[in-house]
Amino acid sequence: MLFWFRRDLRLEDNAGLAEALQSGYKVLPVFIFDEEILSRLDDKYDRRVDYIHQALAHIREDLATFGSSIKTCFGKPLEVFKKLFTEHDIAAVYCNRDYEPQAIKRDMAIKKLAEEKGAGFYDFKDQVIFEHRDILKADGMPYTIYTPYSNKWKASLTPADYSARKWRTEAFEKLKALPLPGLEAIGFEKTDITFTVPVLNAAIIDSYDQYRDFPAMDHTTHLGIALRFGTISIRKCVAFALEHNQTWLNELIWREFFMQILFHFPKVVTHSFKAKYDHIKWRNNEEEFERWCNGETGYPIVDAGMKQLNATGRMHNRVRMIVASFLCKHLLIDWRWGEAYFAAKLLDYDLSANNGNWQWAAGCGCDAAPYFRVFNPTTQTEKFDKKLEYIKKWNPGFQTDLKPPVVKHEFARERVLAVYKKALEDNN
DNA sequence: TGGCCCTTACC
DNA sequence: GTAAGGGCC
Repeated sequence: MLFWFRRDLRLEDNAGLAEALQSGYKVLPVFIFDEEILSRLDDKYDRRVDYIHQALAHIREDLATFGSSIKTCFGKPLEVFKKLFTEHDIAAVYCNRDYEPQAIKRDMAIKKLAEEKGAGFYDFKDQVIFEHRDILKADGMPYTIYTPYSNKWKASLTPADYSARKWRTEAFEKLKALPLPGLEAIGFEKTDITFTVPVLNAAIIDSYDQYRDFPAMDHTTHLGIALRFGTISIRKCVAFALEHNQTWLNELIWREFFMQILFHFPKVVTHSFKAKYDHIKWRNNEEEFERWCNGETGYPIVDAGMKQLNATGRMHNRVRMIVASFLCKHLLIDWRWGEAYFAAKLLDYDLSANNGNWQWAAGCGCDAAPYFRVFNPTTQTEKFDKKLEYIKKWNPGFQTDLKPPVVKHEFARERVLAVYKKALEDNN
């Protein structure tokens, strides 16, 4: 039988893998570099692909110590599986569930193929604590407001939900080291990222609520990419959060909140959660969008954030909110443009969280910031980067290469209030 | 997980 | 003069 790794790139506490290892069959580990996903990445210098590649190398080394290895394929998953079924005697395909619309479609096709071949297809909950219809309102409908969702989530949680999934090593198929193609072979370049086994850092997490809003401190877990690609287990994170910090636990619940929103309301990929916000008359000025992308708006905190993103693939969460509000509200540019830019650049990019947070910033999402909430970049700097440390780090030329602001704050504020108000009034 | 502007209370 | 609180955008 075959275990298909996707966004669960670890051996330890991996629900589907643990099930596979207990199934009574020998387990062949497989990973597929999905040609369809990779071909959509324009920049061949992509830290995320490099990260996946290094995580696979790490898994491969661990498997070698158990006398096994991992088969790495490249292509369209359905085509790859057709070939795998001819090359191997596969009794079943095991994997962990993915909740994105494209992934659901992909998995249905593989399941169909497996069944045609007389093999089973079994998928498991691993990426989240609660999925699908695990957390519903009393009337059976999904939650669309975070706070009641999180209350139900916490009330539903039992130790079994976050206990580590036991796994054993003797059921891996005995294999000599299988080749792991280089990055170049799949059309990508080596980047500056280094994969390390993710760790839960008590020094950060214990005081997460006190310091997380100050971007210069970088008092963040840096676990975004690990949770994105499953190099750390969500159960391990939740168990740790329960012991150490409720604010961080809430962040993990936001992650599941947006995942279940995407699952129940897949239209959010292309549309506002709140339909009437699709009538906003975005200005969509391309030159202004360029200035935002390049960190040349003339607002030091916005520009610092975009420069950090462009240089590193990271941006502090507080600053993400500021730049997102700025794009939607000050520049009146469609949130989907910003979403796409973040998707291209962010190391920890995840469709559900990125979409959910952009819709939150634009005011058009479920449980979003009300439309009249317009972040003032100057006030935000005063509150969260008073000594300009973050700004100096990422935007050191902020005083010398002064550009006139792309738009005056007071003017932009009045403008966005009027434009939003009109869109909402006209479409009541 | 805001901001702005007005009020009031106090120095 | 200014800090704190409330209503509205």
